[in-house]
Amino acid sequence: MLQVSVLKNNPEWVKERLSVKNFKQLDLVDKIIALDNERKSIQLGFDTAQSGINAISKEIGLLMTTGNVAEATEAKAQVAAFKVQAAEFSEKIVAVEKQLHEAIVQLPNLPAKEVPLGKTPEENVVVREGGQIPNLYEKAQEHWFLLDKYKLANFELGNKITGAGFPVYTGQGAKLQRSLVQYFLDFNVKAGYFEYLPPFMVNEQSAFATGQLPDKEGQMYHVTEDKLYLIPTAEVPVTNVYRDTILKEDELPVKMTAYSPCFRREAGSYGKDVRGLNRVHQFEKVEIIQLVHPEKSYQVLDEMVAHVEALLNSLELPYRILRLCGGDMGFTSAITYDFEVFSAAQKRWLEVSSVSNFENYQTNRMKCRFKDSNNKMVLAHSLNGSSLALPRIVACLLENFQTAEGIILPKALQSYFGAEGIF
RNA sequence: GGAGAGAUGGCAGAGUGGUCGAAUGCGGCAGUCUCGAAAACUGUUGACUUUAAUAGGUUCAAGGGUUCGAAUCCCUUUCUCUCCGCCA
Repeated sequence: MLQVSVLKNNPEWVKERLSVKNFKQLDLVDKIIALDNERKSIQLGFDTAQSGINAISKEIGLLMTTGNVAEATEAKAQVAAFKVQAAEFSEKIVAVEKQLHEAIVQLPNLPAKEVPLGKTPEENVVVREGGQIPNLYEKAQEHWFLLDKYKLANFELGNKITGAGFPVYTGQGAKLQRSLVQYFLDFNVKAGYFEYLPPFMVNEQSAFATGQLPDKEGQMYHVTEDKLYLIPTAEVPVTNVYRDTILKEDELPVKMTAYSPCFRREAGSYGKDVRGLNRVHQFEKVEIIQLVHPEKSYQVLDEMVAHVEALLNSLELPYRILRLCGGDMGFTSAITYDFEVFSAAQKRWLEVSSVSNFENYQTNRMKCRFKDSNNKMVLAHSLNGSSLALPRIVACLLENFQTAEGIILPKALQSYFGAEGIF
């Protein structure tokens, strides 16, 4: 959530930034400023009336203790007038604040100055590439054939038990999931991230704090009976660890990591793009999250990008890093880097991680603050990234490392998997 | 699911209708002492909000009510704890 003060200080600049994100309702900015001014003047009226009530009530207290009942009764009459005023004002305040909240929640985060212009994924900018695209042997197959060939996952079974997009991992396929999760978590913990295993459902407040509500309501599974949402990412429960929290400056940065299954409704298309593990409703992911001093968030963003990059390098996968253009970025993000790995049999890039700086957009909703050296309350900055989402990593591992003899896993994974590969 | 108890500042914990934004202790910060630190002593110390400042307003789980006045009385909700039931 943007701060009203930011809009007030420089409305034209805010509008210019919002346009970069391809946001159309620029008149909302002026509407919000007007609503806030209205809110303030009503509040002043209320405060004045309330101040009158308080002052007279205090006098009445004194009169009563000195036994001056006649004057006290007279004073009581004075309060009545103030009370009518105060009630009117407070009714108006509730209405205006509601409007203000509904309006400001519609504004996405402002993109950072480094964010490239553009509206579609084609306009994202490739920042870096790494790794080697392998030359596959002539009988190489797409991963959905390999999953079947080695009995690693069963889509029909998932379809029977639950529905489309809920694969059942089996045998070595299940073990590969487990080894990857373990490997990723160890890698993150070694880099100083503190591990959590969070709840996989969250309440409305948590979903609002990280920005899933009200913007992405339709993308989450909703347990209506208990008003809970299945998490679309561990970002939601783990970032909320620090909701309504006042940190000490020296507690920053807070570095957290968590494994969780992720549930996404993703009203989707059909065909090759979503075949196999390319897009599913439930998948495993390990997430990294940081809460940092505002002055350091961009430095930390680079560190997190480098961290994910190191992880991909250790898996010996070919990858590229994209800086997302304004139109392709998420609602809550100020800048986002996407990581894609090359799926050598499908011959296409698949997104496996997304690393973002949210600046204080989430922390403003969450009220996650710290006291700075001048003893002033300051909103922290929040960042997160996947390290990593499993399905597409699995797809690439299977496709890129396939040989006539079997799938020879990268060295880093072998000890976790307990074998050289899948045969 | 049934019965009972409770929710107060960073923490512990007083406070049952008026000078309570809240005693006291711990913690934090500053000072005295010291080469420095510890101890001791002294002072200071919640959040949100309006204001240039002075000065206001809100906030004792949340929402509503009674009252001139509510942390304190009443109602509703949420959460926590104890006991019973059920259960991996």
